[in-house]
Amino acid sequence: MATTAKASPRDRLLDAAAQLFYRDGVSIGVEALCRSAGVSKRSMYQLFESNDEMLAASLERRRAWYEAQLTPPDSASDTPRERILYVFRRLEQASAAPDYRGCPYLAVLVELKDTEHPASAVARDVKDHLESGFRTQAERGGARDPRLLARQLMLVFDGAGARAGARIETLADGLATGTVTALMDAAGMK
Amino acid sequence: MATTAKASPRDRLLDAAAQLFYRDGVSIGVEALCRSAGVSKRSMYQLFESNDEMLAASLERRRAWYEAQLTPPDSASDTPRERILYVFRRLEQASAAPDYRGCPYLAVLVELKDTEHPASAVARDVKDHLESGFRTQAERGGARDPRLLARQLMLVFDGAGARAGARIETLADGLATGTVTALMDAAGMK
DNA sequence: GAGTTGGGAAACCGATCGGTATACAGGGTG
DNA sequence: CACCCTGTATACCGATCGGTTTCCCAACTC
Repeated sequence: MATTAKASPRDRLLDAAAQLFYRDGVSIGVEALCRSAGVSKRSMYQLFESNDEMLAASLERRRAWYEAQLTPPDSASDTPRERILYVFRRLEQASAAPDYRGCPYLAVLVELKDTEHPASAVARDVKDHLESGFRTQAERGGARDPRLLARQLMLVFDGAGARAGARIETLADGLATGTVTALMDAAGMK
Repeated sequence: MATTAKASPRDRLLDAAAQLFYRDGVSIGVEALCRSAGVSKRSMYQLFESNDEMLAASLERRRAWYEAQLTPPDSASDTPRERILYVFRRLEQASAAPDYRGCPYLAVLVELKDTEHPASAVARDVKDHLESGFRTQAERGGARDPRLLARQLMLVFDGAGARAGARIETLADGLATGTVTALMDAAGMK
């Protein structure tokens, strides 16, 4: 009946990986990972080339979900400004969860200081995609310099995520949305 | 003659720690650390209680230098706005160095996801101190909500540092200073 | 010269790292 | 039935982890 018990080893591995890497960092270890996923190391090493590739795959797998999380359900009615604010409202909501640890993609980039790591490439991709989404809305909204505004929004997004994740800031009072509102105003966005 | 060869084991250890933790992350290991410092593990463990305390001590040691780095040489002439911009100009300059890896204190908070870790407390302290410096200047500059502006500046500071350190952003064109200028303007700061 | 001390070299502890190899149990297909 | 294919369990590899301990030498004090 329930499909829950029938997840493939691959899926169980990727799900456990995403969870453990996020909660405990990238240095979790193959041993703990496989134990948590209920998969033997042998199976893992014939599904993935290495631990590094596993990490990259688990990030890639979460990507669609992560981006959907930040994308407003498209009602043609909402303005570019609204669509941008939606992203930051979601960030503020997510950061309220007790197990929030910041953006997993930024965290991976910080922890793996190696820019050549396969997982770093995935993380950069996700970041670039978000930024280009901001730029698109900035253009639609008539910002004076859409690319500049998009980069500013990314500073706020990553700064807010990191600080909330590290528990040195709380976004509960609308700090992020307030800040980006000021920046969009300053950029002449309607 | 040269005092360079006479650094105490403690100092050699702390300096090597600061360097290696910054370059390679907090998972460096006691072995590599002592080798790099030219100090035996025995000496290290009678100077510090544990590896964790060592990390905290090395962060604490760098603290004065780090904060001085961001503090303008006080000429009574410069405005609060100038003093804030000075911080972000220094950030932009520092981020241009090829071995720049972002703010070491934020990195530690991200890597050690444990908020109870002794090093996390040091890092939080440094961040709080910077924020309160911003607030002081915001008050002096007549910002409508000094505390809010200070928090916004911290978002930009940490976002810019993290993104530049991860090599997904370049601050060379004045992105950070431009952004905080817009925020200070919006806050009604003179 | 005798005694004390600081600190480096290195062995050692059990645990874990990433990764490999061997052995075996279950399910389909002939 | 035999056959193969997945996947688990497990032992194993050399290396490293944080941390402790032993040994010994060089510099200092008396």
